Amino acid sequence: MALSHAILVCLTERPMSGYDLGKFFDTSVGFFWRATHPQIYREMKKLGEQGYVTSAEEIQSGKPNRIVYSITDAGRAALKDWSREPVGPPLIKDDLLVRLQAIEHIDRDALRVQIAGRLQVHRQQLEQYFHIRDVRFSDGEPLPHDLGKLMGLELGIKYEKGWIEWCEDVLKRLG
Amino acid sequence: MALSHAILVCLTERPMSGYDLGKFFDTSVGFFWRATHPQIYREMKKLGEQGYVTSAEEIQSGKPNRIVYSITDAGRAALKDWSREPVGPPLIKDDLLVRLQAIEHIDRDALRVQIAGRLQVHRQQLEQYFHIRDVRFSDGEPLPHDLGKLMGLELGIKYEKGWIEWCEDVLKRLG
DNA sequence: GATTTATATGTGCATTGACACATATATGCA
DNA sequence: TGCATATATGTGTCAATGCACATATAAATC
Repeated sequence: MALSHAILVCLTERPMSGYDLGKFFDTSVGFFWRATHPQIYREMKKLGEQGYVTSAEEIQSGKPNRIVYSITDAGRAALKDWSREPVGPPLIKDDLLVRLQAIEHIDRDALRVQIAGRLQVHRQQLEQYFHIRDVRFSDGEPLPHDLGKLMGLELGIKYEKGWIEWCEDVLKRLG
Repeated sequence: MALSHAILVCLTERPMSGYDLGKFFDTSVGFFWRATHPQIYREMKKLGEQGYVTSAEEIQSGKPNRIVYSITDAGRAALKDWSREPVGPPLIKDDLLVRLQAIEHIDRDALRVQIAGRLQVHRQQLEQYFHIRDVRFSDGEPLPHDLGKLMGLELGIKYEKGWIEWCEDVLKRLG
């Protein structure tokens, strides 16, 4: 029940095709929710059947036609209803931390490599967040409709910084 | 492919029944991976068929018999193999942050309530981590086989602290 | 005496998610 | 010339996950 809402959230920004959404997911809502393109296409079809989005085909030559979806009033109402439902606790779900629990039974060298890899991933992600912050939110107070995005970004930054510190510390301790 | 490994990780600690595992998940590996009891029972059956665990039935009167599983050498080997596989990047998957992206379209009061609720959850989780740290790791250097657990705990603590700070800040800004 | 909680293991079903495959063309790069 | 990448939409299938239901008893609480 959540991918559909993540898609509706994206469509509040602007009308988008499935392809657009797939890419939008990489740089925005996708930081906090993920989906593959078949999932997205199927979900949008459902949303259309439910009347939460309308679709319009854009004729193109060469490439397949774009099917651009727009959120409807019913869709906006569904979003609002959803926003009143309680949220679950956030779940850490992480292979690496599970492996750590059995540290005496796993490959120590592989672990070091994996943590070093993670460190890089988190540094890159932090860079990306900083970049977005600088280009979108550099000029003083954010607009009201951007406030949530800024706060999400700040959480992301805090999160990545935490991981980076942790990885660096753990690598030292693992020698 | 990961629940099976999380279970094997638990069984490196000591032999356990499905019921034990369900509870163990609540206070250890479960911080980083979650499973419901039907999932656990099904997975353990599979692990038995694959030869990664052996089972022994403990006769009980009144209650159903306990089926206690122990990890085998093949299971330990499977764990080691798994530990050499690359780990994926950790994914934040969080309703609340998705909702924030459409802050102008969601119920503001509900959001405040939800964030306040989250704040409580994170404070409680932090308390639990502190408690575990104090009772298990208060006396100086941890034993080698506990090092991974301590590091996992430290990540958890960092993570919860980050969320707590963020929730407090956001609540202020939402007024 | 009645209800809840704990012990203990499962089945059945629906949803979600992941991944490979399928199609069609334009553009940039080696 | 060939190959990868970007554009654009899908199907088919399987694994993973989650939730409701099902059963059985003892102990503790109200």
